[in-house]
Amino acid sequence: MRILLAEDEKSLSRALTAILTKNNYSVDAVYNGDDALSYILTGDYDCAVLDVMMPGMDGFEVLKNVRKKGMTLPIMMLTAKSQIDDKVEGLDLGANDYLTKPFESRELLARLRAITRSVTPAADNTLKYGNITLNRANFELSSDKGSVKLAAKEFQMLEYLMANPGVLISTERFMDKVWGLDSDADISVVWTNLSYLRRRLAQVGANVKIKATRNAGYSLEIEE
Amino acid sequence: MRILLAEDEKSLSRALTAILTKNNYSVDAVYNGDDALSYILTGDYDCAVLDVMMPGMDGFEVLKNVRKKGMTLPIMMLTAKSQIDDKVEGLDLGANDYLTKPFESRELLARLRAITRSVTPAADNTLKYGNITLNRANFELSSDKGSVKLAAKEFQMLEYLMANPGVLISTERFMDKVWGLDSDADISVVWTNLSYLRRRLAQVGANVKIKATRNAGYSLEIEE
DNA sequence: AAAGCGCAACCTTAAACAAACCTTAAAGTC
DNA sequence: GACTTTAAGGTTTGTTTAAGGTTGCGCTTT
Repeated sequence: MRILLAEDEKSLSRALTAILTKNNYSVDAVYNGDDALSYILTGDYDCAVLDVMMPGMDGFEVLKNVRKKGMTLPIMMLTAKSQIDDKVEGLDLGANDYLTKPFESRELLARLRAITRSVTPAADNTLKYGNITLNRANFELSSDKGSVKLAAKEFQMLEYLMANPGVLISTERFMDKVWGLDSDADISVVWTNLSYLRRRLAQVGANVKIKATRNAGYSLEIEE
Repeated sequence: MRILLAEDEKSLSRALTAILTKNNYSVDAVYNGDDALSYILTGDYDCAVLDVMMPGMDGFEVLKNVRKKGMTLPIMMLTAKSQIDDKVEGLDLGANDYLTKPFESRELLARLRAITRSVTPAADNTLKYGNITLNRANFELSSDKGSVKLAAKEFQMLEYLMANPGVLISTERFMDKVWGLDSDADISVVWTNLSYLRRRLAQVGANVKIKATRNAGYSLEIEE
């Protein structure tokens, strides 16, 4: 699950990033409203957490602009003030939830799960393609012949491939979706992890292949 | 909602077509597996209903081939036999639902609503012209006679041609659109890749031609 | 105005190249 | 100790270059 965090208070941002990352969110952090807006508009995120008070464009402005573009991703607002007026304004503008600082990380996580439930339908938490099943709850890849636990990067790559079966995904897109827009890792990490992922697929006797199309990308295909 | 119905028993086919049409589906009916497959592969349908027992390719074969292409449209299987084995096979191959003849039309309609609930009458990701279809998701060029994967440059050239059918595209325009304004490749790359593209078109038995008009450009045209 | 000529535009194939991709190992990180 | 990234070497293949052929337009000549 990809999440954008916009919080200008650096120490809080760092703490939240750590908590969210530990809970299997893939986090990109920005520190002002203008960056928040342009990041969200890339369409790469499943949800966003916006501080209300930020330099430049404030959280409400960002929210308003995102909704104006017709984007429906769930958005949670954070504020230091507990004033009712703010809540009303935020929710009217299309925020999905509202949290008042200070808050417990447990509560943040619970509320995030709630508003993102419709993004990842909790009912069916698995992806299937060919003879393989990917369990989103425990990163387990299984088939009729066996199963293995995937590493985080392997999981995210396969999850994206299985969510778009047969569709070409470019190396750059993998970088954006799995590593994040601001990652400065070398592009070869994609190739390395794809290699590991292919080994995992072979381990469970999968009948699906990750096929490369030069200068275009990768796609999941069922073998012969 | 566009639906493809493949049922070789003519009287049943007519009855189902009438029922579905009355319920606001736009129905195309075919009477054998081979036609079913090539119709579905055009990407024009939001869902499909396949009889299992058909002349030529049976329903399972069609299903298997459709999923192999990575298409995810919901598919309902129909069978005269009520055997468990068939159901298991069908569902393993990627069928979304299964209905045993005889059945009530009310039940068919209810199940269709269920499996198509998540379908957003999808933005069509294909381009069509003459008897060929270009799938933007996986760079596949197909016709009723076969299909091939295109290389990146071939794909981009054909995509541009098909997006502007019958319109003259100059060599320079191809350079700009496909290779980019700052490319320093020789202009003959366009000719070379056009040549390759023509070969691909011949491979799939296309009835469209890339016609050259001297000192003007190229255009897609349907043969005679 | 028909025939002949030359040249530039276009076509095709083959071969060379370099970027894209794959894999493994080792180093770094948590 | 498991995971991720970097590094390095090898392989593949789409793309480009190069080279030779064909076509058709415009010009000259008759």
